[in-house]
Amino acid sequence: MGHTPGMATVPARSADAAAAPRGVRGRPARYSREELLGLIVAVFNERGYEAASMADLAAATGLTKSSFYHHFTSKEEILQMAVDRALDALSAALDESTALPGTAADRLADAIRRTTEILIDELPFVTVLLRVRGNTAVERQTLERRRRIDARLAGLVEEAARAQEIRGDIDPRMVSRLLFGMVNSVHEWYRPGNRTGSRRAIVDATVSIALNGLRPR
Amino acid sequence: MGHTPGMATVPARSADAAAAPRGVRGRPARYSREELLGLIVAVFNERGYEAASMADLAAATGLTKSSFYHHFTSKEEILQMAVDRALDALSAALDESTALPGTAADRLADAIRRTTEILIDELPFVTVLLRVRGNTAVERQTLERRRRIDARLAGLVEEAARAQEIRGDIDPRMVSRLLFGMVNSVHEWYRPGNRTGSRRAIVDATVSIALNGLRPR
DNA sequence: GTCTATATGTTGATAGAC
DNA sequence: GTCTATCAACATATAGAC
Repeated sequence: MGHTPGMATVPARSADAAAAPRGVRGRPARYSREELLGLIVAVFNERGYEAASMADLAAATGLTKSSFYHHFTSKEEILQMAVDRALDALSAALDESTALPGTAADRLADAIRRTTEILIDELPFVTVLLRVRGNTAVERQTLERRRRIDARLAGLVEEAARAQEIRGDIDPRMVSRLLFGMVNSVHEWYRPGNRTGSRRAIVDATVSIALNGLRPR
Repeated sequence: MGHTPGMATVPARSADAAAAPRGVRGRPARYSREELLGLIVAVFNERGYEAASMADLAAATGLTKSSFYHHFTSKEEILQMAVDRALDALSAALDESTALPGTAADRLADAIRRTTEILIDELPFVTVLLRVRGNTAVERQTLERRRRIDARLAGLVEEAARAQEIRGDIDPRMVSRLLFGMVNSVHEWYRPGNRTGSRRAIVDATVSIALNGLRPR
């Protein structure tokens, strides 16, 4: 066991969505898809993607269901936007780690660090990503993109093991799974406002525990 | 990122449920709730609890929806049975670790070992447990039981830190979350028949990486 | 761009015959 | 203990007025 996931709190706007800023002629103000997406993703993470109805999502934005459909054509399209944002960020971070000079172990440590940072900075979107199962076409395509990232991470581990910069007694793929399983688990308990540890403390902790384990300093 | 979850394969019986062993007078054979539960939980894990309809569950057992309702009164009752099985196993394992003589670090290592073993041995049930969100009363009660277990595990870490048997430079609660986040992540990729590593290899790996990290031996 | 109203299907759960 | 038939509630999505 680890930390028990609590329920994320939906941002303030949804509670008083009816009191949202209004444009001319009493009409609700217009929002970009990006702005709406943030409100929607909060509902996904609170209720679960499957359990969140389009009515729930519309209510969170302060729109009626129909107006909501004017901005998004389907629930799956919204999922696509959310996971793409997370996947793009993770891919970009991995690109940077891979391009780093120095030892293979340095690149691996950097990947652990950057991945943890993305997890924290893009928490709601990464959370949606990590919960995708594979029931629909969009979900399966999402899993495929994730697998490619996982394979690249496993490659970094293997490279470091081959250079004997890290231990070589455990299958690199298993090492990679366990390490990034630890990193990903941060999404289950990290909440921005909390005193569960600052961003800096969490990032340092994942890197240091990955490298040194529980050994006394 | 870590390992991308694949879709669990529903056991053979569900595919040819119509060809299941039959009792007298052409009627399907009777199954105990325990037997049925195994078939059901496989569907929960493939489709997700929310997405799995009672029709899906009934089909997996080879029963009609109505006959199915003769065995289980509601979907939530089934969830309760599944998570209880996982929680009971985890609690019992933790009891044993806590009762162990020796150092606090020994007890912690034992808890990591035993928790990993339960994860593997009770994989389908633990998987259901780890995905519970908190939308209904049963789910919230489940999260509460999980929290109690998490708190006990964090207690083991703190005890070892206070005895200076493990590093003391990171908040024990964060250490506990990361460690058991790593352990729990096994459920995302371990599949019984696979060559992703034997039970023994996985258990040794979680314990050893927790204790030593990536350091070369 | 928003709204009310509604089409169309699926959901969890039940009634009652055999 | 199984079945067929059915329910009310709710799902995603659309039509058309303003």
